[in-house]
Amino acid sequence: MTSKSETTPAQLRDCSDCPIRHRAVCANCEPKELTALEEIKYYKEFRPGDTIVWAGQDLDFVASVVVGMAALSRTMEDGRRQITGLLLSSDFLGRPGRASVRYDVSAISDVTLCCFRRKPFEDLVASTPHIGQRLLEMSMDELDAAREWMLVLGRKTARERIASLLAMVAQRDLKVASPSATGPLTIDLPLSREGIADSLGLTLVTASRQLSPSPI
Amino acid sequence: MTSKSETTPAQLRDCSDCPIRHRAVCANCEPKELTALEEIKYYKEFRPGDTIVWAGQDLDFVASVVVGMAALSRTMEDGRRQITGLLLSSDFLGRPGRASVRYDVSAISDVTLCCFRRKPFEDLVASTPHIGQRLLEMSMDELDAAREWMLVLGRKTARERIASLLAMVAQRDLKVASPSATGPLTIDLPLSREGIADSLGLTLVTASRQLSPSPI
DNA sequence: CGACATCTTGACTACAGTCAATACTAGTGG
DNA sequence: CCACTAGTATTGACTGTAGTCAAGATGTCG
Repeated sequence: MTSKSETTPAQLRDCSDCPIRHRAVCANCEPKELTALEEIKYYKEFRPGDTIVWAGQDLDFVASVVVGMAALSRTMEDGRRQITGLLLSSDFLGRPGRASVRYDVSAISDVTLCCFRRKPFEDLVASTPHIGQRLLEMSMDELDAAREWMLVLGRKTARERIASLLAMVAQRDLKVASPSATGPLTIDLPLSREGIADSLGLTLVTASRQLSPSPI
Repeated sequence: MTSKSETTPAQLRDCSDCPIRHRAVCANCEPKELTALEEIKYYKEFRPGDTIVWAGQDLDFVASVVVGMAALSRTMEDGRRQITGLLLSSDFLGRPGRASVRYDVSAISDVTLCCFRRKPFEDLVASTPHIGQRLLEMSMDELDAAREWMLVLGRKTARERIASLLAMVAQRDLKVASPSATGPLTIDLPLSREGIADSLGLTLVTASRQLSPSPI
């Protein structure tokens, strides 16, 4: 695990200023619950390419992604790799009740995590209602998204896969960013060609071809 | 929605006799919670091929699969279809807090569901701890399984996919059935060739070829 | 500028898809 | 009992999309 720094960015120390306050696992928390969370939280930052945890390792925290993009992935013994989930701003990492993770987690762009120490977080889930409820809601959203993605991986052509990825990222961004913007749509996709390929079950070369300005 | 019958099989009326009592959503319930569940439950049965709900429809209940196998699937406008999940004995169907489902659900074999009326079930989730906690645990298991499956769909060859499906079903069966049995392993897979193909992102023909006793 | 990583493009290959014929099975009715 | 049908499964021949291998282009940074 390679963490760049554990100093808290000044502007993030207070939950009330937090950009993901109303979308993350803490969204429905009452002031009292929020205070409890605030006491067990700390920030971690990662650079693009950093590994946050390796599959099989234990994670001594759970976390919300504050900013940036991270990937969950599995790699087979022979090197074939599949990204099985992208974590974007406000997404949750980790699983209360189980320390070990089943996939590699790595930073795609600069990532800031809002981490909660595992044990006290689990206690909070057990003793207060809103965190557990929000977590259930978020897991089920993730599950719906994962199943949607199975259609992409199982049935769509290379071109359709690229389109699906762009659409997915664009849609998630739109919900957050300026809902104005009538200009040309721009999508911030920090993934490399290899990352795109690994998300879509394609090879780097095929991903590149589909994105290149195909001659005619 | 085609339901064969809503008469309760005699041997199922009492939760204490239930074959999934300790694995389903009710696994951790205390006697009091179990009584509350018992009051809002009823059974439904389906025949192979029956549709339990269509994507987009509302489901006025949530349910545990008591026996049988059901499939969650999505179909594109042009007919391409992907099974995005298999529900086996003790698996949970539905989502508290949202009536509409995002995928078709259909019975593969004879299926018996233990249904809970939606609204009172949601109230129970909110007012008691163990159902919600178990539900969170089960959703996260499903999410892990879904991500595992993405590796199958994105990266494995036709042959490996077949192997993965057999292994997955066998493993789930083993946990339940006799942990003795040193004889030749038999797997009960009620899926048709088309069902296998739709689970694995293959065509019927390819699935059939991989299963046929390939001539050398 | 050179070194290194990433991306693009071309030529060829292979795995799975498509189309189509045939085999098998179960059910129905003469 | 056999003929007929309908649904499902197998097999063959051919095609096409994406994979592989490899060369060259582009970009970044010391």
